[in-house]
Amino acid sequence: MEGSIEHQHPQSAPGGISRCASDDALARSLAALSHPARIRILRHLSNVEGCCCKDVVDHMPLAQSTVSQHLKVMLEAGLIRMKPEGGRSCYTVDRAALAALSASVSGLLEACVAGTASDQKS
Amino acid sequence: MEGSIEHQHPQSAPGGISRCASDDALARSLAALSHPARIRILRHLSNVEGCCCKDVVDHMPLAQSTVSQHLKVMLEAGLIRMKPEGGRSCYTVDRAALAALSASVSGLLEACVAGTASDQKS
DNA sequence: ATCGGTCATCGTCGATATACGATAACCAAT
DNA sequence: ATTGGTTATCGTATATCGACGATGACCGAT
Repeated sequence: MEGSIEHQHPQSAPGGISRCASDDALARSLAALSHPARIRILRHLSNVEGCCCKDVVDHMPLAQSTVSQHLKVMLEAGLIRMKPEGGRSCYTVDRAALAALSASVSGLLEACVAGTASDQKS
Repeated sequence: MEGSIEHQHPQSAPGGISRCASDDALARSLAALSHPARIRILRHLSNVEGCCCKDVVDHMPLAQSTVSQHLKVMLEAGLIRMKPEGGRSCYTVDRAALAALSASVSGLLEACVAGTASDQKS
């Protein structure tokens, strides 16, 4: 019943650009981005150049625990980074990861637009 | 803490919050794309320049009903189009929509990379 | 009219997502 | 040590997702 789509080890590439090579990885990154609250949080983080959880909470109509969860989702997806700072946590966007994701998404979509989307399975 | 917070308002508020509409739309499009099976289906559709549901099923380890549901998700998100064709349904990628989505995602992510992601008021 | 092929939908089931409040931990300052 | 502020996590409740099989509808060919 399971099995579903093949799932190869991402095997982190050395260069770093092809971080979102497989469909699974790309889907995961997109899932981390496909929530309006997380999009807003990402925007806010990029604006203020790093801030703590409460800062985000003060800018959103969500509970602290909810914001913390959204941050965790993006953190685990590698979209943002976290650095403990005294009693707080300083969150910053991972610009390299965002740039790589942007390239991956554009690559996929533009290839589909052009009709040159090869079935690069695995 | 804020007292009562409206968590879900189906937009349409005259002077209400309009900044959520864009994020919501983008999040919805991304959600339609954030599944490995749908990414693969989209690639296949773009390769063959339109095909029927069974064609997709034959290229994926999923049941026909499952593929049909994935197609429906992307259809309702506006990523693909459908045209009845005899006893089948001819699915094609909506290249304009994909190009627009690509631009939107790149716009968001590049703005975050550059730190110029304003909290879009308009 | 019947058959074969195709498709969308229904019902179901388990897993996941999303939201919240409550709680404990942690640090800085008193 | 106690207080106050911040954060992560737990537990819970609800909603949605993702998959499947079964079913009925639809069309073309027999």
